[in-house]
Amino acid sequence: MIELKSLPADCAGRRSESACTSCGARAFSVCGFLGPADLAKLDALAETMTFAAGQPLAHEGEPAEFLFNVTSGSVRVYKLLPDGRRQITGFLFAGDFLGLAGGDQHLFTAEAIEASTACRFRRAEYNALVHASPALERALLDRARHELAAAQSQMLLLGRKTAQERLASFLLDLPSHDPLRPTAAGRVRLPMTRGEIADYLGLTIETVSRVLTKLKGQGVIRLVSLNEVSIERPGRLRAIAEGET
Amino acid sequence: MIELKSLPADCAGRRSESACTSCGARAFSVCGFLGPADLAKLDALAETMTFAAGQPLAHEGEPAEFLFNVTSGSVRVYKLLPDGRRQITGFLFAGDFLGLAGGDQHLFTAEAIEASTACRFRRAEYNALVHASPALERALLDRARHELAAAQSQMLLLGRKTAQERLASFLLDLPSHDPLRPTAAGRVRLPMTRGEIADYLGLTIETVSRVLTKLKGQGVIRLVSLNEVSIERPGRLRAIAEGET
DNA sequence: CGAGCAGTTGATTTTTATCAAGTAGCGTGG
DNA sequence: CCACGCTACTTGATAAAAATCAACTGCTCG
Repeated sequence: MIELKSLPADCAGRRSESACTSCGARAFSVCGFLGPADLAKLDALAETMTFAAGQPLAHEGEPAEFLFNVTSGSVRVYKLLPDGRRQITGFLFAGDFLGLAGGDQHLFTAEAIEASTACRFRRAEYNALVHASPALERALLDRARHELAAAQSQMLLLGRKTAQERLASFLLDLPSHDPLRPTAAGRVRLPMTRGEIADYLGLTIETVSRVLTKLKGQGVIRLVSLNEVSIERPGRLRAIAEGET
Repeated sequence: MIELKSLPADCAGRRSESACTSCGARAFSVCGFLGPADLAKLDALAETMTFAAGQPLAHEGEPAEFLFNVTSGSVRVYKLLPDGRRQITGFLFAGDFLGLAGGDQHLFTAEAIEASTACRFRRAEYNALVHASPALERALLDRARHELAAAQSQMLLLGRKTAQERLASFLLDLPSHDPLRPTAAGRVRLPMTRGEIADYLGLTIETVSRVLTKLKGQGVIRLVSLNEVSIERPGRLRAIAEGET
């Protein structure tokens, strides 16, 4: 079996998206359908890096010299307004790719939330390989499609959902993005702070806190710890997320 | 010169993005760098269609049998919540492609805003051609990147900008998407209603109307007609859009 | 043990939504 | 050609949601 530093260890060599339950589907939307030759070439370009909490992977406005494939931990991706208002456009976890949206310059800042590892590629080299490999190009396009669909759902959330609906949607969506750390069923790990959740959902820290308290009061969720939520009534939470309240 | 029904008439056969000032750049992010053979194959699959105002091109949840390339007019793309709240995720104009984000099912509804024409492809056929043509696949990926970047900017708008900042951003961005109808410099055509602008910016009709009135009162814009705005102080409008107020 | 930070909770303000009442533009039909 | 009625838009008054300001709690780490 090929040992690939560009993928989480226990994913290397696997081919089928559905076969990989331990490391999440999204690594495979890039790499899952590639032959060994492509995988090896991709891996030859890869450089494993570790990031401490808070360390930047990319900075908005800087030339996009590198692209990354996150292999463990979590990353926040955000844009800023001149006065400091921040919108987090996404959280990245193991298997997620950083840099799809950009051209020559990064259009966002990306920083590790916790201790994380990522696989770094020189953009020029990576693009050259991608353009030489139809399978890889196709895989990237699939990933881009998926991110675009997610972005559109997030627009619906930001433009039209109430604070409570936003939190419910967030708690339901998050597990599907954080595949390498399976918690017990119905448990959601929150590696990010309340402030980061707020900046992702277009709310304030206080509103996030209040809504979580309210959902707890309704018995819909339980706060196992500051950074872990248990979903007690999934059906109810789904109903709330879709505005059926 | 090849006559292509999949592109606005006066674009057919042109190759360089920068060379096409009359029909807009985005048609070329799909077709601009293809050779005549690819263009001809693409066109062989294309079927020109006309849509009256309000007619649907795609419906959320339905199987995605067709993809479209808009060749004239304008189209609204939106998602709904069960109670009817609507978020317009984008407006499409000549040259824009519809269906990038979807998989087997459409994840949005798309309807003509005004009398429009579009070029229809069977998704299966289109995908087969795309996968057989690296140049086309690459072009689609570039387009997807671009849309993803736009989506992230829209998230910043929806999550963190005030009503006034949203309108300013909207008025500044719109012209770059509506290429086939160049109005005089500093003029912005608004083919959509106030309600559609509101649903795109995450506001209400009344707020859109009030903010436009306020910007008019400050001498930043002038309402040439209900559906056309003149930007009187572009620098000021840009400052407002970025929150420097 | 204490300082600092993240989070919670409460009081108040602000922004925008909602409700309500006009007004203007436009197409239709007399 | 004008009157009518429809629809889109504007404007005003009020209400609601979330932001802001402020105080306090509790955990973590020197």
